Amino acid sequence: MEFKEAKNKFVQTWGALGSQWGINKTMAQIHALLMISNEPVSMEDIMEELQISRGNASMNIRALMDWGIVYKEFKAGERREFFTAEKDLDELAVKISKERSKREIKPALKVLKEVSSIEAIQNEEEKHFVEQTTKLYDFVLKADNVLDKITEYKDNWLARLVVKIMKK
Amino acid sequence: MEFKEAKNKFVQTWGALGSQWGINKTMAQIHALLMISNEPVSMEDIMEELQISRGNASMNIRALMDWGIVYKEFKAGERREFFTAEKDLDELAVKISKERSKREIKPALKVLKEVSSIEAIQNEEEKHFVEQTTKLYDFVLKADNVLDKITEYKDNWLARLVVKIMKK
DNA sequence: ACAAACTTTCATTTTTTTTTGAAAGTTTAA
DNA sequence: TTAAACTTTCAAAAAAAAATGAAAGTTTGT
Repeated sequence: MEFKEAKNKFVQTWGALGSQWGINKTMAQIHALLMISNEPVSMEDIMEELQISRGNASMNIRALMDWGIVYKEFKAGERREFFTAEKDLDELAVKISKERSKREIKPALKVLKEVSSIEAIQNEEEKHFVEQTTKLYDFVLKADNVLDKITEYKDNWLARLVVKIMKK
Repeated sequence: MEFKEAKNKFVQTWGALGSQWGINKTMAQIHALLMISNEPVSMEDIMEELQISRGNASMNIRALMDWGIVYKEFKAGERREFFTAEKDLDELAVKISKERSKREIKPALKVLKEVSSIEAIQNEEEKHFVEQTTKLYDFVLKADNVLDKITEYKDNWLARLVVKIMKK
């Protein structure tokens, strides 16, 4: 396999993986492209490489910056903007975790707390509902906290976790 | 809030959360419905409750069974089939992790290995590509293994993990 | 202040994903 | 073996999500 082919395969695969995890394909592809680029990339280049429109590029780059995993760069003497991706994988994972927690898990927890707090001593059905949603709330909260704790190590958290898990 | 409202809110929220993580809304809603039901539910009831067609119900129930998180139940003297969800949350999380690993992570790892193995001593661009995809491969592999190890405890793995993480 | 060089926005179009429902298939009981 | 009571399949329709591109907005140099 030659470079161009490998590059394309990587970008396509990353895009597909994104889709499967609820991230739009183009957004994931732009991220892939920036991840493997050794120097900042302009919007023109991204459009060209992925064959997408200016608007699409602009919106998805913006989304990636909102996630905190892509940065704008300015080149001396250049008018246009260039972009780079967070390349440290520990940091990348931490940022994605934190964002998904904030955007999706926390709001879900709020709802779980609400619905598990209804007064329901009436019948088995309602009792079971309260019991189950309470368990779910506890579980999700615990998982969210663990993730938070794990990624708090920042530097090299995955490697440290491996060590921790492995020793009994 | 009364029961019916809470139930509806839970199902809707679970459906939305599913969408955000790449699981189709109806599939997540059916799962939610079964999770909070204290007894097996028939396809009729699911259709009625979620206002969906027979085909839709059938296909998504099938998908949930393929994931191993919903079971068919037979009631004595009843012709039709009933369904229940895996209600143990540790077990549920383990199954979802394993499936996603099998369906999505493992294939992605295969591609990462392939593309990171190209001969590329030519220029900086290619060197960086190999370096970055290699790191990514290592990272994803490690993460996948850790997840595997964690969920291997089966019983109460989350609680155990909390303990492990907290001390030191 | 102007205009060139660029980026963002958003109504419309396109693509993708999901849903429908009727026909085909299956199972069970008589 | 037949038919009633179900479930599954899948082509077509509908809905949802993403992409386009032209107009509006912004920034910078003169």
